[in-house]
Amino acid sequence: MSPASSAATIEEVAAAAGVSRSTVSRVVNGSPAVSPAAVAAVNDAIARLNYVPNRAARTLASRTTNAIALVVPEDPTRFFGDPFFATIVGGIYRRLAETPYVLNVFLASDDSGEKATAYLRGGNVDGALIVSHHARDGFVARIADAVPVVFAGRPTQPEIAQRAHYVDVDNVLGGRLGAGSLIDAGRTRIATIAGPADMPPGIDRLIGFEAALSDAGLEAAGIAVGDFSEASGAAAMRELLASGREIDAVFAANDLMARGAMSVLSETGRSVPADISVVGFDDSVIATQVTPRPTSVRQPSFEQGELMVEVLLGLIAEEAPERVTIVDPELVVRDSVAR
Amino acid sequence: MSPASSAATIEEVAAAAGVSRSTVSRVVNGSPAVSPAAVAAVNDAIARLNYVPNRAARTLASRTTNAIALVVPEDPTRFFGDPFFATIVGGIYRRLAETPYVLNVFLASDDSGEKATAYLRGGNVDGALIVSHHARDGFVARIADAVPVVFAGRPTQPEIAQRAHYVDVDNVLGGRLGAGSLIDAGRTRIATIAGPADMPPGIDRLIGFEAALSDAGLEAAGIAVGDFSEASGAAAMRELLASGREIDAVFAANDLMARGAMSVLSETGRSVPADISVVGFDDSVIATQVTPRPTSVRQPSFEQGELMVEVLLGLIAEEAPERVTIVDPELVVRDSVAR
DNA sequence: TTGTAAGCGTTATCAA
DNA sequence: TTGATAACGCTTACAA
Repeated sequence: MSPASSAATIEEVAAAAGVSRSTVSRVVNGSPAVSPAAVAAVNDAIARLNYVPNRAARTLASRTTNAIALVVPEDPTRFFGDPFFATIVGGIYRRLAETPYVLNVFLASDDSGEKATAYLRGGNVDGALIVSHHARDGFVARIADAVPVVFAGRPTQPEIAQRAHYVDVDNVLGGRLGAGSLIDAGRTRIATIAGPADMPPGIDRLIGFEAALSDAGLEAAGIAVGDFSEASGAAAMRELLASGREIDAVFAANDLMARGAMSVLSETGRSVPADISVVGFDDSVIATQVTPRPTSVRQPSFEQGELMVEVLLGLIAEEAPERVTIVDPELVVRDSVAR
Repeated sequence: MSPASSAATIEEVAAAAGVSRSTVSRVVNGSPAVSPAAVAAVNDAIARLNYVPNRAARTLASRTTNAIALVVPEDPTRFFGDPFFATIVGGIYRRLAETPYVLNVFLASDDSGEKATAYLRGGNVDGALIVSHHARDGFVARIADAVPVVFAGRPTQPEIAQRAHYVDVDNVLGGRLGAGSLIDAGRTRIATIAGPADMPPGIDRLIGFEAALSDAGLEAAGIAVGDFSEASGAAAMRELLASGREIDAVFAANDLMARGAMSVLSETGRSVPADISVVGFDDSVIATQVTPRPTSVRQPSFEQGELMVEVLLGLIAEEAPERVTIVDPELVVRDSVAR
C-alpha cells in the first residue's frame, strides 16, 4: 500500500500471527499438517501485511527456482517476425499457466549466449526450453549440462540429437503431404523451395517431398534452396523460373517462402493456381493473408509447445519422460492447388 | 564439464585459490583492492572449477537482482502478431545487452497478472517495463508500488499517467502528419479509421488528424473506429463506404487496419491511390508487404524501447530521470497517397 | 501439530 | 590488501 512498503518477511508474518516461522512456511506451501486455527491466523496476517515470499531466499533454501528458461538463439526481428514462434510460445505459456513456474525468455543471438549461459548455469532456472530454427549454436551444449533441457525439433548436431529430449514434428511426413497434395491435383512438373540443408526441417521436408514424388514415378522439376525468409523464397522462385524447366507446381518448405514465391509469380504474370500450384508449410496466419490463400502443411506448433513443457516438467521431476516426442503435421487445403 | 557437475561454490573456489571467501567475492565483483597475485589465483581457480556465482544467494545478500521484467498484458498471439512489439522489444534488448541485466518476459493476459504480480512483488526484479496497447489493466498499479516501472506510452488511467515514468510517441503530431500528407496531396474528402477511444494512441492520433483537417478548413469525411486489428480495419472501411459519403482518402491509425482497409478497397474494385489514398501508422514491415506500399507514419519504436531501458536504469540507480520522454514520429512516403 | 535450529551461497561490515 | 563474521529470507530435518 504505502509507496515504498518494503515487502514483509516471513518473520514478521509469524510474529503477527503468533506462530513460528516454520508454521508460516507450512501454510504458504500448503502443508496439510497445520491446524485450521493456525492456517487462519497466518492467512490473515499474510493479507494484512501484504506478504509475498522472497523468491531468492526460497530458491536458495529449497534449491529449486520455479522458473524455466525459454532460450531462442535468434534476433528479436526474426523471433517476432515468424508466426511459428508465436504459436509454439503460445502453447508453452498455456501449459505453464497451469503451474507455478514462470518463464524467462532469452533472445540469445547477440551476445552469443554468454549472458544466457551464465544465467542458466547460475542456478536460476530449473530447466530450459530451446526453440530455434538453427540450433547449431554451440552454447546450447553448455546449457544442457547445467539444467534439464528440451528442444523444439531435433537438434542439428547428431551427437546432441542422440541424447537430447525433444519434441519434433514429423517433417518427412510433412514433405510427403505437401508434395502429395500437388500430385493428387494432377501436377507433374513439381519443383520445391527447400529450407537450408543444414537444418533438420529443411532436410526432412525435402526428403519427404522427394519420396512422395518418387513413389508417384515423378522427378523434381527443380530444387532451389531458401533460408525460410520471404526474400529467399522470392529469390528461389526466380531461380526456378530462370532455369527454363517447365513448372506447374511448387512446394515451399514454409509459408514465408511460399509468399515470396507467390509475389514473384504474380509479378511475372503467372496465375496461382491456374498456371502454377503452390503449397506452403506452417499454416501460419500468413496463409490467410495472401490471395489466393495457399494450401499449407499445418504443424501443430501450439501442441508442440505444450508438450515441450510437459516433457521438461517430467525431466525436472525426474520421471524419465520419453526422450523423443513426435507430433504429426496435417494438410490444410485452400485455394492455391486445384486447377 | 562432467555431466552433473553441480556448480562450484565460492567456498570451493576460495579453498582452491588459497584465499578467503571475501577475496573471491572481491575478484568476481571487480573490486580494485585485491593484489594481482590473488586475482590471478582466484581467476585460475574459477576457470578450473567452472565457477558461476549463484544468483539467488547474490540477490539475497545484495538486495539487487540484475533482472528486469518486461510485462506485456496481451496474449501471445497478439504479442507476436504485432510488429510494434517486435520493434520495441528489439530496442529493449539492444540497450539491455550492454548491461548485466537479464530480461524476464511476462505475457500476463491469461492469469490477470496474478503470477506476474507475485513474481515482481517477490523481489525478483529490480524494475519493470510495461508495454501494451491497453494499459488499463489494474494490476500494473500493484506492480508500480513494488518496483520502479517505465511504461511504453502514456498510461490510460490519468491518475497513473500523472505520476508514472513513460516514453511516448507524439501521437498528436503523428495524426497531423498522416492527415497532412493527404491534404498536401490535394485530397479533400478525408476519412479516418481511428483506434479505440479508450486508448491514448487512438485518442491522440484522432486529435491530430482532426486538428490538421481543421487547420486546412476541412471536415472529416467519416470517422470509423477499429481496435487496431486487421479485421477491424476492414470492417471500418466497409462502414465508411456504406455511409454513402464521398471519400477520396483514408487515414488509418495503424498499418494493420490500413491493410484491412486496402483489401476491402481492392475487393470493391477501388484503386489505391487512384480512387482513394491510404495512409497508415507504424511503418511496420506490413507497409512493405502490401501493394501498393502504403505511406505510413513511422514511430521510432526501437528508439522508444532503448529509451525505456535508459529511464528504468536511471530510476533503479535513483538518478531521478525525466518522468516523461517524448519521441517524434515521422512520415514515410510511399505509393498509396499520390494521385 | 508446532517450534528450534541449521543451513542455502552470497555480500558487506569491520578489524586486522 | 585480507579475513572473520554477521546478515539476507526462506526451507527443512529434527525434536518436542
